[in-house]
Amino acid sequence: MRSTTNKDFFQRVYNWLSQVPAGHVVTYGQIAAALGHPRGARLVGWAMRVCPDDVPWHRVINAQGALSTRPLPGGFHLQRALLEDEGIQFESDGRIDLRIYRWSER
DNA sequence: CGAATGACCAAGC
DNA sequence: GGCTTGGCCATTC
Repeated sequence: MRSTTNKDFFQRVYNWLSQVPAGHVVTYGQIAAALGHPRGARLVGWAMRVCPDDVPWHRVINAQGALSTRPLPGGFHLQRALLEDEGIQFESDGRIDLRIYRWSER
């Protein structure tokens, strides 16, 4: 437990993310703010980078309603396929309508 | 411990 | 409307 770092934040991100139902998406800032880190959007990015298999990372997008999966080869196409499979529709620009799919924290 | 990095965000031009 | 800069906070070297 927190030998040298408190990964508790990461666990909290995964836990909060697991509450997001399919067909909905959340932004990094949304998660960070919900966990008490209104300016820790980047930290959420770290949490996704370590993304365990138990985490629906494909439901996490940026505030622009677009996907961000850069480090993953072809991850962009993968995430889009997963989201479409959940019933999410993409705009012509390849972005998602946050007005509709953005999940409200609790 | 200091510096660099990072799946970001908001503001400025 | 799109590109650039600064800031935030934790992790890693």
